[in-house]
Amino acid sequence: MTGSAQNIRDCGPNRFERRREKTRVELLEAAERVIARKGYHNTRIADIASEADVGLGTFYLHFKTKNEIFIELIDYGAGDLREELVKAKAGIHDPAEKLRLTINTILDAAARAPESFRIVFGHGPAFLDLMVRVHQTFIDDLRIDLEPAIGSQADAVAHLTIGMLSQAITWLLEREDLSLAELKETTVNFALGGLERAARPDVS
Amino acid sequence: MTGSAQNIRDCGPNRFERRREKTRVELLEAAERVIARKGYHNTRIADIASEADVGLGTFYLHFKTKNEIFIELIDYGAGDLREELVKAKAGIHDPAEKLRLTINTILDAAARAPESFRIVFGHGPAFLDLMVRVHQTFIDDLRIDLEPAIGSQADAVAHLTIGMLSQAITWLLEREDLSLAELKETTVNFALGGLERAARPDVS
Amino acid sequence: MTGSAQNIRDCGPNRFERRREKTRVELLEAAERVIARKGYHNTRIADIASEADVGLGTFYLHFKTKNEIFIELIDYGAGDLREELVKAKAGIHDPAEKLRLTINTILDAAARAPESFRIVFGHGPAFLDLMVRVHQTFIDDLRIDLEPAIGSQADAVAHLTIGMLSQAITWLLEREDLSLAELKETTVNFALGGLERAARPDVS
Amino acid sequence: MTGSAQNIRDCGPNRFERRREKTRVELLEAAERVIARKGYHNTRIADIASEADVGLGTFYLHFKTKNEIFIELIDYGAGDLREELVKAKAGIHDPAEKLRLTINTILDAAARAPESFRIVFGHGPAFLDLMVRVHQTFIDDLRIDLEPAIGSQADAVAHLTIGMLSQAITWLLEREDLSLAELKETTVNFALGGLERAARPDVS
DNA sequence: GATGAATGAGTTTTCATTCAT
DNA sequence: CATGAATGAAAACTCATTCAT
Repeated sequence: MTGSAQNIRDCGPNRFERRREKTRVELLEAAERVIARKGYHNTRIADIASEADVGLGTFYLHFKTKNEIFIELIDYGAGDLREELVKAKAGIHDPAEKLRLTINTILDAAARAPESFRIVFGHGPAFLDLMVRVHQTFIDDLRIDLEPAIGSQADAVAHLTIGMLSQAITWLLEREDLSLAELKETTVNFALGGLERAARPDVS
Repeated sequence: MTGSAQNIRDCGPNRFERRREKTRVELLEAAERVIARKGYHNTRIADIASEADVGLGTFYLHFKTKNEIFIELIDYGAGDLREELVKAKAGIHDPAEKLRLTINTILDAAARAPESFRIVFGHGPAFLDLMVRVHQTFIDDLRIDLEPAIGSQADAVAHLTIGMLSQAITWLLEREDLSLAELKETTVNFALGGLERAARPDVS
Repeated sequence: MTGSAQNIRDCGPNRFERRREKTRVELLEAAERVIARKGYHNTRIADIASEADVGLGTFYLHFKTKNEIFIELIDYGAGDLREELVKAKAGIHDPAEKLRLTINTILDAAARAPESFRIVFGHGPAFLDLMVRVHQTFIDDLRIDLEPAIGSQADAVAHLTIGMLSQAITWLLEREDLSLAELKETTVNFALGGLERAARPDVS
Repeated sequence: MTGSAQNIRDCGPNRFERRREKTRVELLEAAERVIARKGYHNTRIADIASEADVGLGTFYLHFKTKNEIFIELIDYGAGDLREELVKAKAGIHDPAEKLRLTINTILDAAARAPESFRIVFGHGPAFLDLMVRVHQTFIDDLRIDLEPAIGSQADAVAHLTIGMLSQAITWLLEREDLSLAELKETTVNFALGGLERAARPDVS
């Protein structure tokens, strides 16, 4: 009897937890798809629930508000990307190389998971406080990478580079015929050129 | 007597029109202020009317929807800026110089009329079809400027540059302590560096 | 001087009065056309003013409310028709003949001035209190005509006849190819048949 | 166990549907009462929701506009009445008898469910396209009934009869002291008299 | 836990009426 | 007198959130 109870205790909650987690993930994925398609403000919670194929009330068992699932979505996506960036830059010390890796990694990720990126970069930074903060994270990381090379100009160059990337992603997502390889090359080149000039304070 | 008749002919028929136009402009200016302050989606039509100090119904006398006044706002602002750019570049043939002028002119304008720019560049290109089209206009103009220097890469570089500028403006608008002169210099430098590299197809 | 003043007193006010009356009539005619076309509730005062080719404010110089012009319209039209009926029936004593004249006169008038009739008879009696009263007037007149012949049944027959007529008018107005002469004949016949039966209380 | 599963199969899936349908019917009944009482144009959607004792938003869960519930109301009511007429006339071939049955059935129904009838017949045919169509249905049915007896005059007589009936209903609904039996008798008599005359083309 | 019907505060929208010119 | 821009009360409509089952 104890054993059986044990079993219930061991499996039951896990089974429910697993099911719960599954629904939660389905909601997140559904939200990503719908928001990417219709934009945040035009997405109704009913749309998300319906896309996830769950009842409307179920949404509220997992997220308190529309904003909450959105934040989760962004945080989750941005966190993943950031981790990937950290890994890619591990052991690298050359700022130019770090810049190149940042651009390549982000553009690769955008091509791989366009829907996430349409949300994070598709609205521009001024959309929501959260977005500003997320963008700021990437800008800060890049600034730190660039400071050894260009000092006080690192902040500006980081801002400009992220803006450039944001536009590159938007372009990539809306033009399916665009060559990812070429876009990466041009973007990296452009940024490296900018970086070079920033490092030569003599040119006006 | 002829003069008096003249006056009547000149002013009489326009009395209502002038009043109407005045209110219309007040509404547009009010909308600009409120949308810049609260963002498009958080702006109620009542807010605009109230900011313009007119009755709620008056709004609908001039614009059918919030979207309509917004479109007018963007079109008007973007048109002005574009004209200014055309003037600034008149007689210039060097692509690099045109690029420099584009950046300087836009950043100057942003510093001069932050509210308009917060609207045109503050939401990112994916916000509304119109925004995409407006951004596209500037990108196209720039592409044409750059084609003589870098050929097929002009499109990409134009996209990247406008993205960069968009970010620069956002940054400028949110950080009052930022030096406009320095931002302009860094941005121009960055872009010129990118342009140089794009012109040298040998570097990877 | 007195003479001149006299002249002004005589002509001036008359000229204005005449002009005023003209505008008033234009508004009434415009209202008739528009209400006949769009129905009372779907007619905006702006529509009436615009159809009369006067300013919106001008409407209110002549009528206090939308209801007022409507009442005027109905009263005026119904009064005219009633007068015509009285004249037509002058000197006639036979109830059947009076019934025949009532039907013929009303259908003739409807064919002559369809727009007025679309308003008076085109909405059914329950539309507005006023309409009920107007219909009641015609019913009462007819009841008095019929009482000598059928006594207590006169009220019911008057109601039924007016209902019949109302439908005949609606039909006439919506089917341009309908022969007025035939409709009149059928309607008169139908009513006279009804009247005959009402006069023979033996039939079940 | 099978039974229980059966129950689940029977009730489970329908629980929401049944609740939904119940509210929908409550709204329809409430709309009937309120529109009959205040007329279509003076009825606010809030009135209907309040009469049905549900929230305002609930209305929109079931009907898109006020017009939509109104159309449903008319269609439903008219359909019922028409079915009743078809049943009543089953097996009858004499046109006069069919006419008598039509009148009696409709007047009985009006006395039984005054609210529905105030809506279907209380606004007159010109109110809405739908009303015209509904009236036309009854006219067409009657015309087919009468054609064997009076041929080409059937259309006109059908129109006149329905107009007569419409007025009889209006009268019945507004005068509570009216004897239904007497009204029916008079109306039938009137119509039969008309029919007789129509069948004798010799009388002018 | 899951469900979707119900809710109602918050917005948009209409239009009869006023009023400065 | 004539005008039409302005007004705002009143009505329509949306949708995030709750809750009984």
